[in-house]
This record gives sequence, structure tokens and C-alpha cells, in this order.
Amino acid sequence: MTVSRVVNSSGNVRATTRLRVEQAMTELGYIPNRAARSLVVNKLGVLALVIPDISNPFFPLLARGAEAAARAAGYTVILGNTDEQFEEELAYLRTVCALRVDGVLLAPSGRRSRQSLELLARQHIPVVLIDRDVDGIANDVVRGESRRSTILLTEHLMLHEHRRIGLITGPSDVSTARERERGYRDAMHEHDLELSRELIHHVPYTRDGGRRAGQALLGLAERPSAIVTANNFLAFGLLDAAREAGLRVPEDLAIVTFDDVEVVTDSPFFTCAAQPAEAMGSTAVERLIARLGGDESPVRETVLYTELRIRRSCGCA
Amino acid sequence: MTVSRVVNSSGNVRATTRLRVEQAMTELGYIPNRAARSLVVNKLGVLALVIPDISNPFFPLLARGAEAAARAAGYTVILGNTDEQFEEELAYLRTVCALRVDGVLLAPSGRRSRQSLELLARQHIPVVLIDRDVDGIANDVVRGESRRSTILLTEHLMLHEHRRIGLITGPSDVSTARERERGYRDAMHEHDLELSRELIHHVPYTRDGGRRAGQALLGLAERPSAIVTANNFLAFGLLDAAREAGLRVPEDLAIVTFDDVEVVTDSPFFTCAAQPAEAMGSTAVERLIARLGGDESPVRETVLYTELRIRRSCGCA
DNA sequence: CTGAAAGCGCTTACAG
DNA sequence: CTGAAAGCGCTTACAG
Repeated sequence: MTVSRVVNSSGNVRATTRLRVEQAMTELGYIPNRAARSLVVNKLGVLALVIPDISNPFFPLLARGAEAAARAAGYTVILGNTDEQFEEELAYLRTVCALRVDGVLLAPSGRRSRQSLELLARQHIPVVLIDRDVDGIANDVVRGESRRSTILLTEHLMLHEHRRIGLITGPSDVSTARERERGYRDAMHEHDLELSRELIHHVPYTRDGGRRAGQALLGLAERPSAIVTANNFLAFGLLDAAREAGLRVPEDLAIVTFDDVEVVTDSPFFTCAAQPAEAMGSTAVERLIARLGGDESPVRETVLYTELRIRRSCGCA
Repeated sequence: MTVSRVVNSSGNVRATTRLRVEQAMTELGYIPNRAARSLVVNKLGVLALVIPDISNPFFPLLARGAEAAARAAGYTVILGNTDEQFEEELAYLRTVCALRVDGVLLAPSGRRSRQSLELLARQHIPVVLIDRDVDGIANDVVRGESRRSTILLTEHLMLHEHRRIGLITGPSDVSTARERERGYRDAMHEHDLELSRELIHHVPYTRDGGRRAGQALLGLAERPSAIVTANNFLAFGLLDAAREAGLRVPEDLAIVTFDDVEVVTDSPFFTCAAQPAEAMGSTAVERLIARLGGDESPVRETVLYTELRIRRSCGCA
């Protein structure tokens, strides 16, 4: 009991007693058991972050932002990777429920993640969605601006006189993929450009997905002179396809994309909409911690704006 | 008690009783509290993975390998990022000790990580070092082969007739940086090439570090015609410096490096020693789980070999 | 200022 | 086959 008071610096302890306790603690290397503590105070001090693809540099950056904000608030983040598989997501969430983490940040794998949210709601574990939203259920979400940014990207291609413009986006299952498609469609429509089905491809958010969609688009009788891709992997895959087809970028094919991966690339090449990944992570943590602190304000959507970075892949000098 | 038997399928329970329990469980959405369980069985089912730089794609890959192996064995991995700061590492490890995780995988920040190992030993938490070793203390370690691979890289440059070859490696604090330096020195010595101090640079494992060291090397009165870098960030930084100096790679400057980041790069450009990051993660987890299972065999060093990938940055067609 | 009692949600060992 | 008792390492509320 007295030890507990010293550890938590709660209540009054005589100075000499405190010293004796502290000395014994360092002597024994005593570290209080937080799992045991959590049993009675109902707080573990741990937040779970669930991301769909750890090999996409966007998510590690987001994780770093989350971690920094969590640490500042005295929380530890545990990270889970789902490889875009709903089953893995659900399994991981069951585990974190069993661990009784205080809250969850979830970048959902897709539409079925609604079940994930239902599980967490039932366990009374607060969640903040991150990067992607889930249909049919209202939940706090922190995400990037997708639609408007894609309009800007598409219009930038039009400035370069492109009129036949293709789109490669992610699975229609994923909110960001749909929003980016919407932005593309809006821009094309707005400027009276042809919006044909063969110009729009939904594929997994992978390099191979981008390559396949690229092959299809570049194999078209009337091939597009420019293509918008919805993330960095898709852009690289498209670049692969262009090379295979013997096309130069941007001379023969202009490309603009979502996401910037400048940390791990040579000289930045892609004109892109760069999402503030770290800020997304930290903002989501702040929202979650507010909920943990008893904030009962209405469900909130926080949209962080992206920055357009003009590089060379669009045809700019 | 009966519920416990059903949950753990231990002991005998009448079929009808079991059914009633199971029904109640799904009805209530009951998920057993693992923290409470751990208090009595002394096992949490959680492994901590501590990495120094989540923004370096090498570590997320390693994390994915660790996660897959852990999941296969029924463990959950929690990930911590230390940003190469020993203080962060120690703080994170204190937390995982307090959480009473079953074991730790540690990619240490440097020499001072010896204290980390001492902390964990004192708490009787098994550790496996990963990627990097720590001096002055014997511990299981799973790492890549650094010295011999660097010899091969350096000799490959010699095949291209280079004789004045520079090295940019990480902090001498970090075992991989030292081993790679050793490989470079051995190769140079073996072939009677000049080994001068001005040709060897120790810098942080960052793009900026690579750039600064590159500026220094390329500013030399007699500048090297080829440079070995000890990781992917250093290689990109050197490329930046080469561009600033108006040098073409590989025509004016040949580069070979450690680590391959093909997932997130355009067409693979760097001739490199590619470490099997995922295998390192999974192998380390297997070692750790063996220790958890009571394996008391002598401390073991597991060295995974790298693959030399010949690309264009060295001057090969 | 200090400590004995009760309880958090589990499991182990024992009794019936 | 089922359940009451004790205990894991803590904290809360109370007594002294």
C-alpha cells in the first residue's frame, strides 16, 4: 500500500519512508505490473493502431505521427498490420479487445470493416478511423482530402492540353479509392471531357495492380495521353507498364498521382497530391484521447488537406 | 469456473452446459480479459518489437516477417519506434516490462543499448537482438551478413577498374556500420588499394548524412571514382550530392550499396547487397519463441546471407 | 502517516 | 461434471 503511494505519488508518505521504498525499488529493479493495475483502474495506457499495409511508406509515417502524439500524452502505441485482409483485421482487433487496450485507431481494410466497428462498439472501446472511412456507420474519422485534390490533379493534366485522361484507382471497397474516382469524374465532367468506362480502372493498391491497369490502358486503341493514379504503388506500377510499352514519361505519357514517397526515392519525379501522413496520425490520436477523456461531442470528421507538388511526371519542366 | 473451462477447453464440461455457456458468451459479446489471465498464468501472448527507424522500409519489412511468424505461433507483436535514440528505446522497454510482455525483439540504437539488455535481463524477459549486435554482452542475435557482402560489393567496383573507392557508412556506434567498414577495409587491403582516412565517412544512417558525406568525398582534390554506401538512405543522399556536383551516375561516379528498396522505387537502379528483411524478422521470432519454450541452449548468433543484385549504378549495362 | 480488508477478472487445486 | 476457495499484483476506501 505504501509502495503504491510512492509509485503513484498519491497520498502522503513520510520522507524517510519514501526514501526507503525508493531505495528498495531500485535495488530490486522493481517495475510495477501495469496489467494488474489496469484490472482495477480500468486503464492500460495503450492504444492500438491497425494499418492495412506496412510496406507502403505512407502508413509507417502515419504510425510515427501517432506514436509521437501518444507518447506526449503518456500512451504507448501497439501496431498491427492487416495486409488489406479483413479477416486479419478482425483477428487482431479481437486480440486488442482481450488485452483491454484503451482505444483503437483503425485504417480499415474495406467495407466489411463495419463489423470491426461493431465489435469495438460492443466492447465499449473507442475508435477513430484513419485515412479511410467506413460506409453505413457514423464514427470519428481523420482522413485526407481526396476528391478536391484529385480534381486539382486532373485539371493540372488539362492545363498540359491533355483531353483523353485515364484513371487507376484502388478497390471500390475502399473509401479513398471511391473519393478519388469521384474527383476525377467531377473534373472530367466539368470540362466536358469524355468519361468512358474503359478509362477507369479499379485494382488493388499494389504495384502489380498499377502495372496491369496500365497495360490495359496503354493497350487501348485510342490510348490516353495522361493518367491519374490514386496512390504511390499504382504510379510505380504504371511506370513499369509504360516502360514495357516503350513509352517515355512524361513525353509520351503524363502521370500525376496521390502520395509522395520522397524519403525513399531518387529525385522526386511524380507530380502528386501529398497527404500529411504524420499529421493524420497525430490528429487521430488527439481525437481518440479526447474521447478517452470523456469527450462526448457528436461524431466528427476531420479532413486534412493535401499539398499539390508539381514535379516532372506531368510534363512541367 | 465452468466458463473458464469452456473458454480454454480444459477439463470436462457436460455438452449442454457448454452450449449454454457458449450461447451466453456470444449473446453478451464476452471476450476474456487477457491481462487478468496473464496475472495467473504468467504469459501474455505478446512480443515487443523495437526498431530504430520506421521510415526506413527495411524495418517495416522486417516487422512484417516478425508479425507473420508470431501470428503463426499464437503471439501478437507490438511495435515500438525509437528514432535511433537510446533514451526512447529505454523508455519504450520500461513500458513493455511494465506490461509484462513475454519477450522482446530489439534492433538496438547503438552501444548504449547494453543497458537495455541489462534491464531486460533483470526483468527476466528474453530478448533476441535483430539486425544489429551489441558489444560487451552475449545475447541471441539474428543479423545479416555485413562484412563479406561489403567485400563483394567493393570487389565488384574493382572489376570495373575502380581503384580510388570511398566508403560512407553509419555511426561507429552501430555494429552494422562497423562491420561494413571492416569489409571495405579488408577488400581494399586485400587488393593493395589505398586506404586513406579521407575516403571513409561515418555519418547517421540518413539521407542527409549520405548527402553531406558525399559532398565531402566529391569535394576531395583527388575525388574517388566509386563509392560504397552502407544503406539505402546513404545511397540516395550520395546521389543527391552527385547531382549537385553535376556528376552522372554511373558514368562519372559508380555507386554500390547495402539494402534494396525496390518496392518503392522506380526501376531498380542500385547495385546492392539485399538483406532478407522478412526472413530476419521471422527467424528472430522463432528464436525468441524457442527461448520462451524453455530452450536453454547456448547463446546463438544467426547470420542470414544477403543476395548481390547487379543493377546499373555500378556501371554494368 | 501507515496498513489491513476487499475486489478487479482470471486460473489452479481441491472438494463434492 | 460443477463450484467454492485462494491467490496473481495491483488500487480504493476505510480504520487507526
